[in-house]
Amino acid sequence: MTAKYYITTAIDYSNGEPHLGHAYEKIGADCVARYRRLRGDEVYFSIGMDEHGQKVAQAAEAAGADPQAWVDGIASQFEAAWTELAISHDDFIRTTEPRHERAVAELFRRVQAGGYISEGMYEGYYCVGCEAFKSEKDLEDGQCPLHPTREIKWVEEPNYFFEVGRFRRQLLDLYDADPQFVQPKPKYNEVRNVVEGWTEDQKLSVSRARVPWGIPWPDDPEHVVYVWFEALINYLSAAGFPEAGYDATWPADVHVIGPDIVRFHAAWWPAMLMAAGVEVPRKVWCHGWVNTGGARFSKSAGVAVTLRNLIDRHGPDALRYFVLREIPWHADGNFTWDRFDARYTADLADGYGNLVSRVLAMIRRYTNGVVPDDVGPTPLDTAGDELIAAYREVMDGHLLHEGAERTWGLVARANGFVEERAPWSLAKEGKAAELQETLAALARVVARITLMASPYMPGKTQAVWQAVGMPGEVTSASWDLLEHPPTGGAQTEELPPLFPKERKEVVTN
RNA sequence: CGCGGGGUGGAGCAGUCUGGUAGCUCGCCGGGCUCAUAACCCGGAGGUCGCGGGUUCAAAUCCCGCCCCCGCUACCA
Repeated sequence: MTAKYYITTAIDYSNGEPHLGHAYEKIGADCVARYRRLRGDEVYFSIGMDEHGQKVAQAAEAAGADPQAWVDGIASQFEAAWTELAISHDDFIRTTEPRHERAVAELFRRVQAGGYISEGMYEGYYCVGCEAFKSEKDLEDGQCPLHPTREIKWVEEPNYFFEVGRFRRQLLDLYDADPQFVQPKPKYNEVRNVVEGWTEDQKLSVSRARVPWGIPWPDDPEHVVYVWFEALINYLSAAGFPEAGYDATWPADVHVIGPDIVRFHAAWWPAMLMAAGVEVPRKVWCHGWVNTGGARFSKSAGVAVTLRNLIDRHGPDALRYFVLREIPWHADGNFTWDRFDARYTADLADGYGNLVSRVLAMIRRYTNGVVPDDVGPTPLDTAGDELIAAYREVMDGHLLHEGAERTWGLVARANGFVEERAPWSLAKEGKAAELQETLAALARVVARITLMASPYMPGKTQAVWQAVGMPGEVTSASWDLLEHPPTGGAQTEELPPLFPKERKEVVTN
């Protein structure tokens, strides 16, 4: 019996190019998705683009492009980046697609039928230069910072409202019933406090009259659906809503998002679904921010922190590994080129890469490249069992950095085992049985580490998987193979250094 | 001003809830090994745990006060 697992990331706003922040969220979610597949779940992984709204229209105009042409271009840039980073999404939903507009229309019909939409007046400061409403916070000395010479007007416009406050009680019940509904804990507290502070007649403005680039309001062509209200529905669109059978995928098991949009996902969104009589998602996970430290850090190596430079530095797998290992998935972390290089050298080249290299070399030298039949278990297998159990526990809790820590703990244990057994001495002394036991155990541990690392580095681990003579794709391997790697009798292959290190400057002239 | 996070050997962090020899990774120093990508293994040096009080037999850990840094305020995910 396989369990389904529907995981989403926030859809990215189409007003600029993909950068490290976008990539971090995809890489983390991808690691979770790949781990769930390893556990045997039927995973559905959805990402996409948020393509409507005023800022997109403005970005398109500034580029002299038609909005649709503009978002098409941005979407292909993002897709290219995700392909390069080996993001294993099943769906790439765009809010300009007809299937999304259908889902929005239907969800709306249901919310409206429930009597949760009302008309009212929206009022606020309006900057003629930006053609947008501004909150008091946005203004400096009563002026728009972007258009200090333009007029700020107090504008009232008729809008449609969603009566979100009517779900206050239900939302609080949801939070109380599952304290893990929002993770990590500080974000749960934040959301709960916000909703606690609502009144029963709390309303959200969910239409806009001045924005041309959006989904038309069903009964009122003068309005478009407010971009936030519409964008959230992408998770349902990607699941096939409202077509029959969408509930084979829905509800989402986890929405992966940034901390800035937690209240949209953990308060508005469940309320919208409650209003429409659709099941709410099971969990909202907030990752932290990758702090690049602005100019201070980015200049340290004289290289700008762009996605292009990050990938080119050591390859896509190394970038994935770095952010997953170095930046806790539930808290903020720092990126610096120095740390990136240090991790690459220590963990990847000298750690995993070197271990694979020495194990393959010994099997090649002492047993003609064939892994001896299984004997054992050795203490290394026992250590592996323990670390795998620990790995599973932290990975089930989405602590990806700790999963990497456990995996590399096994790398260290394997290196220690090599020293203890000293296969080169066993070979010299003609202790064939002990040598075979040792090499068999080392082949097993390499296979295990490779499986554990596969959610982090799908590309490099595939190369190792093949080199140790395992059939098929590492990414479709089952959990059972991790517990009992069938390496006995496998024919290994030579493998060039997985993570080459640049030579120190050779002395010239 | 306010809210939130944080100040632990050179760097990055864990430990603080459930007081009791201060731990990990990197770097540094010394030794070992030769299967391996000048990699690997072992040992060592290095910290008055931001400051000042208090509670306690005992505090990085609990209480009070203070100082400093970061985010909320920049295309920010």
